[in-house]
Amino acid sequence: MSRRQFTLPHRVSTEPPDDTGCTVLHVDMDAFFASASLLARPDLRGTPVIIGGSGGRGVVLSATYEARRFGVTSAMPMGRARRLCPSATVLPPDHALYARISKAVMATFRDWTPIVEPLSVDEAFLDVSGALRRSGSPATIAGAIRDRVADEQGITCSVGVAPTKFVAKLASNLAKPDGLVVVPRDEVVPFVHALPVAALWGVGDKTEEVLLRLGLKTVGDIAHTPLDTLRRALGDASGQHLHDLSWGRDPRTVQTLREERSIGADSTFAEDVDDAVYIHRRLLQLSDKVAARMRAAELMGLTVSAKIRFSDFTTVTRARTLHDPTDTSRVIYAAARDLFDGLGLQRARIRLVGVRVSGLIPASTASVQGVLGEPDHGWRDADLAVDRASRRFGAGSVLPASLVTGARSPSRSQDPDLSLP
DNA sequence: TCTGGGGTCCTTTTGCCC
DNA sequence: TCTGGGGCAAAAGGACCC
Repeated sequence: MSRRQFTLPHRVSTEPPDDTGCTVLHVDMDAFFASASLLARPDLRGTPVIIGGSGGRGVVLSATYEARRFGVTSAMPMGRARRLCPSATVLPPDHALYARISKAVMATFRDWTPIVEPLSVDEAFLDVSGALRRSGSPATIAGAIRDRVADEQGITCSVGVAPTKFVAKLASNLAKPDGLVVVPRDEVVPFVHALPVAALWGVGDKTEEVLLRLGLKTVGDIAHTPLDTLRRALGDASGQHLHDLSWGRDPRTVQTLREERSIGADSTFAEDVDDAVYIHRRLLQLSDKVAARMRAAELMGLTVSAKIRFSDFTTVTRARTLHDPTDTSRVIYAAARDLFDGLGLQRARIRLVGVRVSGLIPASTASVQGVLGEPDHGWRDADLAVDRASRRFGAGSVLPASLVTGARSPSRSQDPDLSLP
């Protein structure tokens, strides 16, 4: 689901490429959400299909290659996508299905190597250096993985094979759709130097603009720019990082364990809102969601942040660090609401609010000490009871009174935006 | 064209202490 | 007492990724 696709001016290889030392594989499912959704709708195969919210403010999550031919890309506003491709069928996303397939695919990868680093639902890095004797060369393994994913899941993937993560990722992008690209060790530098700067991981619209202003169009141009110039233009870390990548240097290894740094949720209103009561209710919903996910992950967190995006898309965040780590809905909500109220907004038009908790630690190591006069335990016990009920009767079966539709503001009870799952 | 929701990481600003 | 500045941590903002 890479956002940007790029192509090389020409491919050099005529012989089968030498994959010696190319032990990093990057596997990327082709148009993953769209391909997965088509498993249930085989009648739509070969036609333009867009996965995205049908509401007024959605964006494209994924699109079949037939739709992409019309110029539809992921993250594009749905309105524009429909205009570009009026014949497309629009399907709502089925995240449960995607998660199931993702889990199965990752399990398949682990049949070849235990060193698998999932990057998202639809892509992963694999280190196959320990699998060579048993399973053959990296390119052979890549081919076998592609065959098995297609056989077992009915969807295709593309694989990049290279000595480093960064080059493997570039290669899988180049392989799309349904392909395999090996970048031999000796070809890494000429390969990256030919790419446009925007192909680099970490170069988005803003950075590309800065680089183009400096007259840097290709990765080769970056490579031949003094490090100091890059650091001044992009900051120390980014400048150094891009310079390293431009020479094919990428010391990052494939990591099987990545600790979560934060858990959050945000939500965009169907229409901009200025009613504080309404916004409080949404903050409560989001706090509930975040807290439930924290408890499911057996994590507690110390810092609560609230995010507010205004109608003009400017965004502010406010954060507060608590005295004790928490995974309690009420505690998170109280902090988020205080942070929001602290902005002192008067009738500002708001399009999105969000709640996030960071400073995560395992719940087992957190010492939950109730503050005098604060019956924190009671709320936590209530949350745990809600979790049990949700597991038995489904999410949303038990709710805070103020979230029961119509309980607080009858005039809004028809608002689909406030109805709960 | 009018921009979702899940995140990570980096830089700058701010506030505090010495 | 006032001021400056170093060092640090937290907060805030923003770019980026899928």
